[in-house]
Amino acid sequence: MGKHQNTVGSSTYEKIKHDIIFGQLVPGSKLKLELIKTQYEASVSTLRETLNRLASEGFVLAEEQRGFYVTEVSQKDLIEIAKLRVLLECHALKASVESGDDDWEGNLVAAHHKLQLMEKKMIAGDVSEKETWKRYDWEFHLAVIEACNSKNLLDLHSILYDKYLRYQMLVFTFRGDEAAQEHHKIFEAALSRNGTEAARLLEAHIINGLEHTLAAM
Amino acid sequence: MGKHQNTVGSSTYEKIKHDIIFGQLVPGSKLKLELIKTQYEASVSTLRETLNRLASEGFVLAEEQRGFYVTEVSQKDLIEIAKLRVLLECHALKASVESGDDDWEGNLVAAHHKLQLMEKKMIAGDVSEKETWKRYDWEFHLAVIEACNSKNLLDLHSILYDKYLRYQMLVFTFRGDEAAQEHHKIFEAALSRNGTEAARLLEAHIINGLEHTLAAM
DNA sequence: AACTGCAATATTATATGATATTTTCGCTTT
DNA sequence: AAAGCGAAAATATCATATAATATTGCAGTT
Repeated sequence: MGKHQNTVGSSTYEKIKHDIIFGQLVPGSKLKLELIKTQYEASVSTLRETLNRLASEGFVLAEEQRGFYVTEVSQKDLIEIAKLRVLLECHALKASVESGDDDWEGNLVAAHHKLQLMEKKMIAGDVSEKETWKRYDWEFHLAVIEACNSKNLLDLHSILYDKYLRYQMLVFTFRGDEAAQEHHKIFEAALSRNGTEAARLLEAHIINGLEHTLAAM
Repeated sequence: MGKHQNTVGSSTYEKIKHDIIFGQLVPGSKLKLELIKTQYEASVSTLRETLNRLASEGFVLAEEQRGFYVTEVSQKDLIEIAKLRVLLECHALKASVESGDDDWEGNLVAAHHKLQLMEKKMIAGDVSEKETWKRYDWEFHLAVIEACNSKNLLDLHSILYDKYLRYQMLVFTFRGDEAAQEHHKIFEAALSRNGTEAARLLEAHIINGLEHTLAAM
């Protein structure tokens, strides 16, 4: 019980978005309605709703009267996304660090702890839980900025994070210990309410990830 | 020849978005499918596609299994939007001023000129062309940042601009000469490639508009 | 009489398959 | 080659069926 039972629409949305982010649907490929209809077990109209949503978020390209395509990837696009993520996430971080309360701190400590555990596993060689790891990474980054007090900002950031993630998954290579240490430093700076320093570290973290990904493209 | 003939989908999208921004559809009101079906002359499926798109952009709230609502307005939301617009638009401005070429300059001069003409008319008391005026305002603000070299940034900005506009239309009051002078100063600073100064002026421009709108809410 | 809980009913949203348009692609002709 | 012409495929739109939610009315209780 508890959760709303999912509609066909929302579950196909999740599935297709997931498949785009994790590379099951390859960039640039055409999403023919009849074809994906069978794959995702939904009717054309439902699919079209989903694809329209994904198109406004930028994961799908909707070409008027000639169908839907998985959004292309490019180095330029990745750079744009990384820069925007820096701009928004650092801004949110500073606001969050300034106004975060005890709940925020508690949640952040928890998120950092879980992420750290998973990173240890990954560094030890267990790559089986790639998706769980990424969820923890997301939860950590979200926890840092969650007290920024702007729903609009958090919503934009969430989409940007997913787009960035897609590129990471595309060339999947684990930055390992390096990224783990960066997370830890960001965590410490945020917790000690040093917003400027935390933002500096976060920017470096994102840019390092960007360069790592670019190099592998 | 010429333009693509519009699909029913894209034209209802334009219409509904317009009606939300310009207040024909009142904030919080329910968008019952059967009702708006007759109003916008489209089938339920087409409408649902449209409403899903508008929901991802944030103009509509889609409540799973209980329908669609025009997004509510609030002072808090407006403040968030204005702040985000400052963050993104100032950032884009600086990048644009740094890399804008002759085409950019030409386009900016043209956009500023047209806006100025319209502002003179408005100041003289002719308020009949509210929508044209706003289009010119949009074209000017876009022209300033267009050379920022980031499609992702421009896309985000465009939605933010529309959300901000919605609030302005909600309490429609013309700031007149004041805003016109601000535009002019931004224009001059941008053209003389003084990015820092132009960004400062732009921020003040947006914040002044925000306060003007807040006061009227 | 007012309130609660439940069942029947009406309303509304969701999902589908069928139909109408439009585009695409191969074939013919110039 | 380029342009013109179908046939086939794909998209856009619609009307309708199904499933969920909201509403109403009624009984039982306070």
